[in-house]
Amino acid sequence: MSREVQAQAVAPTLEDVARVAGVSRATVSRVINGVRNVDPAIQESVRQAVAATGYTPNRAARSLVTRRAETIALVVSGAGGESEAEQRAFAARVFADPFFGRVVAGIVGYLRPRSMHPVLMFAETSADRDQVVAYVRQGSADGALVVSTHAGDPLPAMLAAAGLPAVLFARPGRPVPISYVDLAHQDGARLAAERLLERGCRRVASITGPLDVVAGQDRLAGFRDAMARRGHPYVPVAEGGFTLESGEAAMAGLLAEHPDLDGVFAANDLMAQGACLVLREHGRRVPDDVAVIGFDDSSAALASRPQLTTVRQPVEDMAGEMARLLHEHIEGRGGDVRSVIFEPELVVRESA
Amino acid sequence: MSREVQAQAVAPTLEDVARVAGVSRATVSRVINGVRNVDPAIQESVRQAVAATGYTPNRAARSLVTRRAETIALVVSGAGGESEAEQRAFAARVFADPFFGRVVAGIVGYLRPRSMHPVLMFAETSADRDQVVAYVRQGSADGALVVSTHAGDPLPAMLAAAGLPAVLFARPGRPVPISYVDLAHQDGARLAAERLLERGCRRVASITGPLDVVAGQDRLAGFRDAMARRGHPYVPVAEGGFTLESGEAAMAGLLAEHPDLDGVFAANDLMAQGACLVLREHGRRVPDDVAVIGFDDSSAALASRPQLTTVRQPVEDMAGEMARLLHEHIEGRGGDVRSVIFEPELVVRESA
DNA sequence: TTGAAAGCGCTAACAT
DNA sequence: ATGTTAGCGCTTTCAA
Repeated sequence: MSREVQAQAVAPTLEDVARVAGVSRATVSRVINGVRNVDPAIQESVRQAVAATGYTPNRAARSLVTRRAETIALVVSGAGGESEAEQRAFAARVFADPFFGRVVAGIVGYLRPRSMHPVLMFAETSADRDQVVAYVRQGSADGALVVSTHAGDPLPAMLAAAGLPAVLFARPGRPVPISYVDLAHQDGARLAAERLLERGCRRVASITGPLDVVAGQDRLAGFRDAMARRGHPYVPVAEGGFTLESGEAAMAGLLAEHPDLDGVFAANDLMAQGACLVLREHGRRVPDDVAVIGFDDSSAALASRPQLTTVRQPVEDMAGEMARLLHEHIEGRGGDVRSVIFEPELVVRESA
Repeated sequence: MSREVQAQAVAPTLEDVARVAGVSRATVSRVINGVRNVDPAIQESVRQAVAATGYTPNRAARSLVTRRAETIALVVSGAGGESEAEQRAFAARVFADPFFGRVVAGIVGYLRPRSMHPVLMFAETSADRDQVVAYVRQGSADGALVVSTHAGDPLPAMLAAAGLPAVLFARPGRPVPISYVDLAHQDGARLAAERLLERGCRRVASITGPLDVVAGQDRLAGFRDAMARRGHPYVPVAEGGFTLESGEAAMAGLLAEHPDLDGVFAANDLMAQGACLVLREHGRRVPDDVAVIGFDDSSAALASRPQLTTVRQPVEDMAGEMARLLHEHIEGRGGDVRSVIFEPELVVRESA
């Protein structure tokens, strides 16, 4: 007797609900998991028993048998400062980038209605990467969504080698048999080139992203190619780091060497914003003296003055697609490695 | 025979390691969990067996018996647009706010070395809130860290009522027996008021945060109080929404009604940045004609031109402290409800 | 110091 | 349509 009372003191289990409803554990389980073939009347009494007991299924127990965590790892994979301060700074920087917010929004948008949950992970060091792999290997997550911040990142290959479900944002730096979602960066860069030339710009430069990032390379290559095809074989370039400050520095450098430039293509909005700041400090009007085009269409495009004309990347949709692909892999459908490439779009505002 | 071969085909278990090492499951478990009282020689052979098999502990199985998920819910609790589009927009906005990036960085900084993991959750609707509560009730997370974006949020009370470990960022709108970490907002506002007056500003206005957010209320109250004590009983006010756009609108309104103002205190950096933008458009020099002070010391403070003088909130430290408090609650130490209040600091840059 | 054995709460055959 | 039962992989008494 007293044993039963004690048992009740903790969280109710299926057993408790079954007892209250006067049925077996299995039946309760069926009702809860929406399996058909259950008498409506019994369903109802089970529901009442659930309410009466305040029952909540124990996820660990369920996971143990279903071998599903209903959880995915959302990993941001960086270049690897070892110190704790550096790591903290990395996390802060990543999240401060408006681009990443859109990624999260897109992923959560897909996951939430399916009651799957994202666990946030940062992977910078080799130990971190092992931890990520271990995390999904041990079933804490059913798969991984990875946003890599540089081309040499070994994590994608590790995941692929371990045969774990994973999808990347952006094509991996080296060929790896792993699914990914990406943007047609070259097309985006071409859009920017065309716009600049149509406006009449003739001395055009580019502020690139970090050249150890695939997207940075692709945008530059696409831009150069588009310019060359249109009779502009030479495009002065300054490398930036996708941050506002680096955009300022790059712009300042470009201006020093080419004071007469009249158009700039920056590989993201943050750098374009920095470029506008510097141009203004140097007495150049944007877009009248120098036209500026950014990339991403992030919140920085609106925060900048003038507001940025930019190449829109449908980040939320891309992120949602990542989640969908991963889900397919987890479910076992969608077998093979796949890639989905999105098309960019030029958003014309004030800066060009 | 063939049965054993098949069993090996899936992920190795403790049993497998034990067989290879020639010991019992219990011993392997002890080695893995670092329980003392294990013969060093056996420890070594177990380690080798672990390496040989590529064993990784199954988290669900472990959780089931330890009743720990080693996971915490990081929930961003909003005001509740029902549509999916609104929710997506909410997620994007939250993450686009550089403030939130710092929160995440601080939390991850504490969690990671302890191999605990944050699951990201958004709670806007009543169903979402129930889901959050259910999530930690069912042991999927050991507790919740909640960042509320408005004073009327019912989630804190729900968590407290359910007796679940939880810590808030910022004091709850209504008294709730729940631990929280906060900033001495009034002191911060006072710092801003003093700075403005020291500079010689005499016609000072404030762009407030949303007044249904506690921090918004506190910063305004603190600012008014500090001004009043120094002989300035009247402070014109425009309410903003903590976004750049709202800061612009508020500034424009203030300027229309008080064209002669010479100082502005904005309740966060994003709005201060917006204010600077509008002031410049209206031909006012910052800080010469109008001094501007922001709040937070987020990345927006550096992105703004001129760079913002602002009230620094040690967000990373605060977030780390949240995680620490939650950890204490989960461990059962630290029994009672507690609060930790951090002191702000004035960071002088160019805008005031 | 080590092993045997009893569950943790749940799902999924299988039997009825 | 419902109940019985056998685990999922792990930790943790309890004995030895």
